[in-house]
This record gives sequence, structure tokens and C-alpha cells, in this order.
Amino acid sequence: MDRRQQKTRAAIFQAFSALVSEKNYSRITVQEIIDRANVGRTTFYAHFETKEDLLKALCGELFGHILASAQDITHTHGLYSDGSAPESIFCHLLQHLQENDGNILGLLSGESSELFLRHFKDSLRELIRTQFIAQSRKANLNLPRDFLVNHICGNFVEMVLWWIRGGRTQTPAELDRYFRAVIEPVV
Amino acid sequence: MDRRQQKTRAAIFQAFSALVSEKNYSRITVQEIIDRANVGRTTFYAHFETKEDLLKALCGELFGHILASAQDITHTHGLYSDGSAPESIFCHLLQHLQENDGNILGLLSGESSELFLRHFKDSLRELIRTQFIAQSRKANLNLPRDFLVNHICGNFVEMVLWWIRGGRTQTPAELDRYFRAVIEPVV
DNA sequence: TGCAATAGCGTACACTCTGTTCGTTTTTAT
DNA sequence: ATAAAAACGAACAGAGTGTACGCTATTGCA
Repeated sequence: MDRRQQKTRAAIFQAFSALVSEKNYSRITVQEIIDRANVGRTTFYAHFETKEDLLKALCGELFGHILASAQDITHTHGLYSDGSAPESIFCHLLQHLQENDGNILGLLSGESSELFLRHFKDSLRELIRTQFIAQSRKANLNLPRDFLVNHICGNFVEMVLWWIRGGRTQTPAELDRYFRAVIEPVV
Repeated sequence: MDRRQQKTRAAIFQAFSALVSEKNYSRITVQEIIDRANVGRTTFYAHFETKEDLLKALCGELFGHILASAQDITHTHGLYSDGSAPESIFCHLLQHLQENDGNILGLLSGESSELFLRHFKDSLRELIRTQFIAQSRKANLNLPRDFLVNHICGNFVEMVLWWIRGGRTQTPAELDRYFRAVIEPVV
């Protein structure tokens, strides 16, 4: 990919990302984005069809990274090669979030967090479906499998949102404990 | 309130509600709303400042009803006057939803369900905070109270969404069982 | 019933935002 | 060095927003 394209794309992503953490998505105009990104109008539309297209592309980029790294974790550590328990997927995700790559925390604390959450949930659901559900103790409660997947996914995302909105006063490890407490109560 | 105002308000609500179940909120124009509601442009703006204001008003109306009726339930049946367990708040809410007053199901199955869910959650959180949490078995797991409130609220809303998106093939009683299974596992 | 108050109507308008066109300049890869 | 590709900026049509204004129809009340 042409170096100019990379720069332009990155500049637009960054400008858009900053704007979304500042004000509601619906009130952000293309004009504001290109002003802040310092690119021409024509250039913007050469990269993205609409503002919504930009949103989608940004989500793909952000959540693609995070989820891919979570996939890696399960593949790398899933075999208990050293005898210890593998790091929880969720703990890993939380730590990744805390690093705030690409201003994810900003996006999720802004007014338009729902827009990002939808994408986040969709990606996460897929991960849980394939990687996690087999381990869950609730799998034997005679509940539909897709209900459980949705339940766990929803719980995680709600927790993350609660965490961010509360100023992130808990460590990922603490949060992971909360999460396990509600998801996997010891029977 | 003037009879004309009532009719206008109702017509706008109905038109808007129908549109939201058909297409994305962001792509609905005031023009479409007033065409379908068959009212003049000026009239619309005499009732609502913006489209967003309309959304807010509609949410207030819808969730106000549902939540108020849930409050009643807890006050009426909360005392175990006949010795039997009171009807679950959640079961009651589910039944109420199933009646589809004001096309709530349409709104929650449309593309813009997130917008309504935000309001729904906010109202529900308040209800749970005051009415339900004391009964929860998880209250003694050493978790922050507001975390638990958020958790229960989020679970319920996610379940409702899952239910609607799956074509509502479960009865409220079944759903209530699912919900209790994940929220209140017998220890 | 009659009447003042009020709600609604329709047209028109200024304004903002969108998405595209086109000719020109700059940067890139080779 | 050069041809291809990308970015630029100005300008534009089209759509949507929110307001103003003069007129008509309905309502609540005396």
C-alpha cells in the first residue's frame, strides 16, 4: 500500500477516533474529520464511502487486533505445557484493553459507545463460541448453547463498560475475579 | 391537554415507531415522519425540538409504563401476604413485553435497538437497585453492589434481545427459568 | 351557541451537510 | 527520469434541518 495512503488512512482514523471520544457520533461531520486529519474532502471519499463506512473500518481494525491476539493466547497456552493453568482469555482481553491501543478506551467511554460495542460483541461472540464455552461450568445447566454464548459475551462487555465508566479503578486481575464469580460460581 | 395535541403526538409516535422498526434511526428524516404521521412540518417542531427529542420522549413513555407496572407488582405482592412466592419482577416484565404495547418489540428488533436499550437499561437499573438486589444470592460473594446491579440489569436486557432476535420461540416462563439459572444458581 | 384561544397547515426561506466532478500539483514506486 | 497514483481545492447539485409567517380549523369554556 502506498505510503501516502497509509498516512492518510491513519490520520483519518486518529482524527475520527479523537472526535468520537469528544462528542456524539451523530453530530460529527465529515468536514470536522477532514479538518482535524488535515486531508482534502476528495481524499476522504477516496478512502471511505461514508462516515459509517469509516466507523466500520475502524472497528474492524481495532477489534481485529484484540481478538486475534486472544486467539493466539488460546492456541499458545491452551495445552498446559508447563502444567500451570493458562491465562484466562478474559484477563488477557482486559489487559489488552488497558493498554488503550488505538484509543479504544476513549471510544468506549464516549457518548457513542453503543456503536462500538455492537461490533465488539459480534467479534467476541465468535471467539467465545469457538474457544470458551466448553470450559464453562454452566454448560450442564440444560440451557441452550447459543443462549450461554450470548450470556457470557454480554456479561463481559457489560462489565468492561461498567469498569470504564467507573474510572477503571480495578485492576484486570480484580475484574477477572468479579467475572469468574458471576460466570462460574463454584458449585 | 388539547385533543388535537394528543392526536398529533400519538400520530407522530406511531409513525416514528413504525419507521424505526423498518430502517435505521440515523436514516429516518423528519420529512418521512411527518409524511407518515400526516402532520405539517411546523406542527412537528411545535411538539419536539429535534428527532432526538422525539426518541427520548417515546422512550420515556414506553419504559415509564412498563417500569411503573413493575413497581406496582413489587409493592402489591412483595409482602408474601398469602404465603406464596411473589411473581418474579422479571417474569412480569417479560409478559409485559410480549404484549408488545407501543410496538416495543418492533423497536427492539430494529437496527437501532441500541438506542432504546440504553434508555431501557437506565430505567431498569434504577428498579433493580431499589427492588431486587437484596434478594439476590450473589449479594454475599464480596462483589461491589453497583457491579451486581449492573450485572443483573445487563443480563436481563441481553436475554431479552437474544429472545427477540431468535424469533421469541420461548415463553416468558421458560425465559424466566434461564434467567434464574444464570443469575441465581443454587449454591 | 358564540367566541377567543390555540393548534395545525402550507409555503417559503436560509442554512448546513453530503457526495461528486474536474483540473492541477505532489509524491511514489520502479 | 518518468509514468502512475494520490492528494488537493474549489465548486456544485441535492437533500435535510429548523424557522417565519399568514391563514384556516378545532377546541374549551362562558
